[in-house]
Amino acid sequence: MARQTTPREPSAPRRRRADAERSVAAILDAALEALASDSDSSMSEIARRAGVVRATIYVHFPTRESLLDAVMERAVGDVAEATRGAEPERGEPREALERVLRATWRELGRFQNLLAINIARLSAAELHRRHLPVLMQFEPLIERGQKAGVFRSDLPVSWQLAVIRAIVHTASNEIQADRISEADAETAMISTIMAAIGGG
Amino acid sequence: MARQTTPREPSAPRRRRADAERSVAAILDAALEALASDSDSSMSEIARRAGVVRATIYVHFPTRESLLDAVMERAVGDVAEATRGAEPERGEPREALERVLRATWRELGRFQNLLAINIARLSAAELHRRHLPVLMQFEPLIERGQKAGVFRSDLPVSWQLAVIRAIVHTASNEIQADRISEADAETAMISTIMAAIGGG
DNA sequence: ACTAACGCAGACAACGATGTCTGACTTCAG
DNA sequence: CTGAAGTCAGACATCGTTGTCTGCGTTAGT
Repeated sequence: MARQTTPREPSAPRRRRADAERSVAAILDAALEALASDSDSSMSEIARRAGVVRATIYVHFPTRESLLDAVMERAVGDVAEATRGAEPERGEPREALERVLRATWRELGRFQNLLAINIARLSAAELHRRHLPVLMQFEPLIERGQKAGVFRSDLPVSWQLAVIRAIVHTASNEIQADRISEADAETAMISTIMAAIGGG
Repeated sequence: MARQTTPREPSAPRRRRADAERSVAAILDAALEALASDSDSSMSEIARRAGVVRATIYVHFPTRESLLDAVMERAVGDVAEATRGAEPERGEPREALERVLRATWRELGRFQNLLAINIARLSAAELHRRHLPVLMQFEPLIERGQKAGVFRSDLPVSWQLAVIRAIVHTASNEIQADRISEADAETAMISTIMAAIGGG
């Protein structure tokens, strides 16, 4: 989050003006917002929201694809950071999982619809690769819990991670569809994941 | 599956030639196949696969949207039929759920990527509405299990259904991403759903 | 203050997609 | 057999979108 104001690489002749940095940020924010409301917003729409002319986007992002990639990467980065901030390595596994899930979940709320775009845009394998920064945070925690005998060990860790991802997204989805309140969704999500991952 | 050859409604003046029926079937099959390999295949591509000229599609489906709707409806219909065929109302709840899940799962395999298209195309609420024919089959089963005390009752049925849907799709997804074998996926799916829905 | 970086405005070409239409040909149904 | 339904072949207009370019202002760094 702390962007450095002075370039740390004097070898690189590139110097980016504060001006440009602001534009990039505005564009990313606008893209996130626009794509949340319409899965395939045009570059015009994004530019409009960013308060910027369309051509300006192309100065920073050569193609539409590259913009979407950047949006995705920032979103995943933010979530991963939130996850890491909850210290998955600390405390008893079940308690730790719950704590980390809550933190992840809350940050994820900002990026509701983003998933839909990328499901359509990327292959299942590629989508998984992008999610790695988040999932990697959970992996050691799951293994730790398995060794401690509080999480079931009869299923591969990769599967457990997929289940976690699925249920977290389901909670987000059920809220969007207005079938459950935010508070209840969090409870249901935690409780369901615990039942699925923790041996019971 | 058994399409009737003679129209059952003599009041309706519409008479469809066997010819046309074949075309429609070919188009639907082609669309399913095309969309499975590329989430946004064009009408040209679908027509090519169906061995039909593009304009012919528009004879039967006024817009691209309506074609996608028809494809979705047929897919859901087929899955719902498979689910119903497994007789959700018969036998002990846990055993019944497992049986029905396996049947649903197998039919679902035919429509792997179809989900991705509709996630992008439809709202969460609309998507849910389309899935109803399948989910409705599970509802009484879940309730029956809750009353019998073998499924947990501390979470709303709608949530349980969402979880089932999510985990089934996760299994399908993990196979596509080559992180699990088909056989293992089925086992993992059943076992995880049982843990999540059944009190343990 | 000077200069390079940046943004704006607006136009442009190219592309692919959807949806429509016409006329001739083929196939089905009674 | 005959007429109607259906398909084919191909053209057509239209539309929205992406990506590029130019000329002219504006802003930021030193």
